[in-house]
Amino acid sequence: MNLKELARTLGLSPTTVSRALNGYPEVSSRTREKVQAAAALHGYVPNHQAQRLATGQTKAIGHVLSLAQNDMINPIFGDFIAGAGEAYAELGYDMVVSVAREGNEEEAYRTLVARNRVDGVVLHSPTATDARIALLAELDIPFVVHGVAPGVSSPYSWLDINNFGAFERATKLLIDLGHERIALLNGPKGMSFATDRLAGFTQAMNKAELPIEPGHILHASMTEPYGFDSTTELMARPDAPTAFLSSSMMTTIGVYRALGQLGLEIGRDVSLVTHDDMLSFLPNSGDVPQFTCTRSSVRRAGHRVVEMLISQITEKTEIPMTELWEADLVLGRSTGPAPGHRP
Amino acid sequence: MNLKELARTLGLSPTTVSRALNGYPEVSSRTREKVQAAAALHGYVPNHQAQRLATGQTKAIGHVLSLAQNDMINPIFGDFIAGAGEAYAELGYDMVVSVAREGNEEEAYRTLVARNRVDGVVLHSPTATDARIALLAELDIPFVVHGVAPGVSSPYSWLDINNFGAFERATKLLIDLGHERIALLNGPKGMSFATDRLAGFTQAMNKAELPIEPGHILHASMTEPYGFDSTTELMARPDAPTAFLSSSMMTTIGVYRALGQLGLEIGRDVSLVTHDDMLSFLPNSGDVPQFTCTRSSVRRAGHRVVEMLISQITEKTEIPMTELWEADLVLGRSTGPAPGHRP
DNA sequence: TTGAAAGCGTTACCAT
DNA sequence: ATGGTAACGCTTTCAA
Repeated sequence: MNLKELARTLGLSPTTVSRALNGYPEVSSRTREKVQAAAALHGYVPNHQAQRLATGQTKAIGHVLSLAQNDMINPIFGDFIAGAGEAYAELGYDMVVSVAREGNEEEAYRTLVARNRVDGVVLHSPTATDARIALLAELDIPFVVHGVAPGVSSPYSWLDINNFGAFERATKLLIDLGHERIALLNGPKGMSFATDRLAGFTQAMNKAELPIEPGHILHASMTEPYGFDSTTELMARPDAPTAFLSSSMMTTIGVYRALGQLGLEIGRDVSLVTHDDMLSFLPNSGDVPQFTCTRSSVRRAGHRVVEMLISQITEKTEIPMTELWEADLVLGRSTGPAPGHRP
Repeated sequence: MNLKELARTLGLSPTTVSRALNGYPEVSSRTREKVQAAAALHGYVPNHQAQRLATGQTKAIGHVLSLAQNDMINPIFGDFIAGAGEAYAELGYDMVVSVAREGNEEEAYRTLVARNRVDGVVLHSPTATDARIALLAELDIPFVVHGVAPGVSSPYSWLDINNFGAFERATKLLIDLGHERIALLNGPKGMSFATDRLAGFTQAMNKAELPIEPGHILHASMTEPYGFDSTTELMARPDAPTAFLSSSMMTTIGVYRALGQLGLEIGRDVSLVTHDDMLSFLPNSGDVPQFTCTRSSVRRAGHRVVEMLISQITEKTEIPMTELWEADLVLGRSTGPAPGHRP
């Protein structure tokens, strides 16, 4: 059943029926009710393609998943998408996900826009000077970045957590506990969140006038073996750290595994603070979570990023919109005074 | 630039230009070349919405992500989507992801189909008698299930790994090593893959005439704490198992963590076989992987499921299409003879 | 081999 | 408050 048929059934014009269904004010309430009843009765649902063509809006948002760095799928992707998907469902938008191979990315965005496939785009995991931001600005399509690109000077919308502040506070917590040799198992070099976290760490160490051992700062994709291997190596050094900062729960579990293997007790022999994205399959919950952490829900971020983007599209909200979320610093059971330290 | 303008530029009709661009045979090769050159020159890209409306095909496939069981996002989702996305990119399809809250799922599918939003659907994580299969059949839309629903008698297309065979073989491996008390940390009850794995385990135990301790069989969402907590509890029992079968790498890491905490050496004191979906952020690779595993790439499965679905749509391939993949059984460093067992 | 014109199912403008 | 009709940008049938 299409609009014309439904209109004929009702003895009305397609125009009126369309207006009644789309909530236009000029239609009489009696007519509107009749139309709505008939639509429900016949199971009429407007054809999506036709609506899109007629209005010029696609009511769809694009997410480009790039398989750049050694084909790593970011484990946070699923939770971010879940949060975004909730917002899309609430706001009546579709989510179009495309996968681009390295180098193919620019083209993925270009065709998405050229074909008028989406009304906006969400940008994931920016680097400091991410070229995609300039590209999307040039293509003149609304977009919101999940994360921030400090090397980009032109204005753009983003939502990020305060990575600098979170890691500065986490580092200070460890310093206050008497730790002086602290290792940072950071995310991949170039990712802006990793840069910010390193800066926060550095600032706290500098303020406390503690030397930073370059070998204690590592960058890599945040896998479990990364945590395991690097911890094993670091603990074998003569200047082994007494505390670890880890950029993700996944890596943290590797750290935990390595320390366990070495017979060390976490929170006593070695302290550990992790960032916790609150991924559903990696819970670190409870009143006193196992791991002391800086915590912020990536799922909630997904939800909010979509709200921001769609409000830009529909309400012509002033851009740029930016939000910097503080991460909670939650004390768990993985931190304690440095060995030999009297408070 | 749209088709009409491009046609005018060329002094041709829109019809001819359309035919030239879409590879219709009746257009002269000279004309075709001219048209293609002009299209490239002016950066003409056909409008997606208009093409969809005119052809009636959407060139899009839907994935409904249900947030049913305690809002768990399946960690394999990202890798599956990555594999699927590669296939979509190759075949020129879009992937539309919608998130449905529990109970809202049927409606999600119904509107997806009623609005003619997608040409087909991929079904994830079926239960034994999954109602969505009947629904999609009733809606008369092509679909392929990732996994199998043994309780559904009507024919449908699916791709699955041989969960029964994989876990039977894994169990037999442990039995051959002398293990008699084997714990199974299975996935959530009702999921068909979990049912199959339990059946494979049971069969191997029965064949060896070994008793199955009901308390050794657990079902839950496959998180890391699930592995940790259940291992800790199981090892405290008087009839503690000497070997573990784990349904996912995530859970396995929890098992590993618990055993490490108990001071037990894996592969000597306790043996462990896991299923490994080859998730990119949870690698278990190397010539001799850390964990002995049944292994099959969920990313490759995503790729193949999409190929199957699209071949059904475009080539009217005979349905049902079914594929049962054998999982590799890969020996790693987590299995060894049962303590006190002389081969 | 090419073109004119009629769809595809809506929305939106202009009348009434 | 309602209706006629022209878009929207393409594909496809029918003619030439």
